[in-house]
Amino acid sequence: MSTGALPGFRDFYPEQFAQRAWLFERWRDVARRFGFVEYDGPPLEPLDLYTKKSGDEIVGQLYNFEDKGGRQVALRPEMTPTVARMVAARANALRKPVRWFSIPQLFRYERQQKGRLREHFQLNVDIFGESDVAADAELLAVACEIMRACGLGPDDVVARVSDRRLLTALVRGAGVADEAIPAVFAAVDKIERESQDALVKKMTDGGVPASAAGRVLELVRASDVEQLRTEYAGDGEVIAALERFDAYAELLGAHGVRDYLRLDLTIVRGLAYYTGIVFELFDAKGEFRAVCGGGRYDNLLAALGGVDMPALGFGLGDVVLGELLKARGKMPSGAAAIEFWVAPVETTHRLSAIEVARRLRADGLSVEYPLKAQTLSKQLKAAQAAGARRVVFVGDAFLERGEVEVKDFATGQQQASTLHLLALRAQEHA
RNA sequence: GUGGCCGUAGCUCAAUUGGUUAGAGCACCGGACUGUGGCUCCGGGGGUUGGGGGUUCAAGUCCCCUCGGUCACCCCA
Repeated sequence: MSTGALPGFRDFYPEQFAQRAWLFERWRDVARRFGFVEYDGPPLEPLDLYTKKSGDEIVGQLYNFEDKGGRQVALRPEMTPTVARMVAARANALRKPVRWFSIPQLFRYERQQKGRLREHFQLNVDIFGESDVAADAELLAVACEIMRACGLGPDDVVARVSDRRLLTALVRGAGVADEAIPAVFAAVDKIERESQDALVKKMTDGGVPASAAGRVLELVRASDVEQLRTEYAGDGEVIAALERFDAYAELLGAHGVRDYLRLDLTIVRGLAYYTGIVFELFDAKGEFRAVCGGGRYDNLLAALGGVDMPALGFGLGDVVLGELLKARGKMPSGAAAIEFWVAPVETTHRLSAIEVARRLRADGLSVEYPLKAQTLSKQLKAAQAAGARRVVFVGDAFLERGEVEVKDFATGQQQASTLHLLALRAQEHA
């Protein structure tokens, strides 16, 4: 075997590149319709940008090295520290709320597995400077509309949503001390991967009373709004959190994406910095990893940049979404397609054919013609292979009257036309 | 970083279980069907059987190492 790309990295041949471009177009289109503007930052950052936030242990997951100037650097594994720095640097000058998005290529040094490579593209959508729950709803609406733009409806994708404040209130209400709450979060985060006994032990080791541990797991698994409302009727903190979720759901109804929504208190998100509503999008059949994840992290900018500003955002990678779309038959083939193949009828018409191609190209149409002398039979085959919709025959009629014959592959019909009419018709169909 | 499974042409797979020069379909290139595609037919290029070492008269096949793929664990931007 010849040496291919590095492990976990991808070559994008035109077919794959077309699919990637198709995805990016949908991401950008939806983000712009929601008023978000695009930014970017450096793909290479100082290593301590990540160790300050996540600790030294993440270095093992990073593509890091020492550059020729002796600096410790890393290929960016996530966009959040970069965007936090950028926003913090101009915190006072930026119009609030800040609505930004980016499509960075991110890197991690890990063994690859299904849905996780060492490199991927991730749409990042963030809102800074707004603490109202309407911002949370706006954010999830963007994610859901992107699913819809890719052909994935509420039957294909579910948005599992939780609120760390609600979970915290429930846990307190069950009699757990504040110091033990992180242990509860850690256990709930693993609820699908570990046994009941292991989860309970994890919590009791963290100072959670055994009775409360079992109760919390029950409540989280049920994730039933009405049950919580009746059982915690006297608990103001829980009721307030439930009311916030009601408002959130109502807003999503107005956004037209409520059918995607499902309260699911097992969603915690691994990162410690989330402070409010958190969510993950999954395929409805549960075959794949999370397609998208995010939430509110109101304290992060203060921690990273010293600027106190509420913030929320999500990341949506190209790998899992691409796998899901392919599995559901929603991903276009990526096959090349052009508008016209210009065919010189005889070799004496080659210069005329190039002139015809030039004029169609000037009208913005995609045009190919044979770069060597070929019989018409060959040209028609080549035209099909190139994905041409129509063939323009350039012969004596062009020299005499400026006319060409146009054959439409879809209908098989052929008729005489002038170049002007040809360009007009093609643009109408485009 | 740890473990399971798997590496034969660009792709999907054969090779009588250790036995001549590793084959086929698809794809690609060329040709025939003699001014109009899809079909059909003919031909061609393309492999250090991932790489290295070992056992053997003989290795794609058995053994070891290594690299890569894949799935899971760890972790989760």
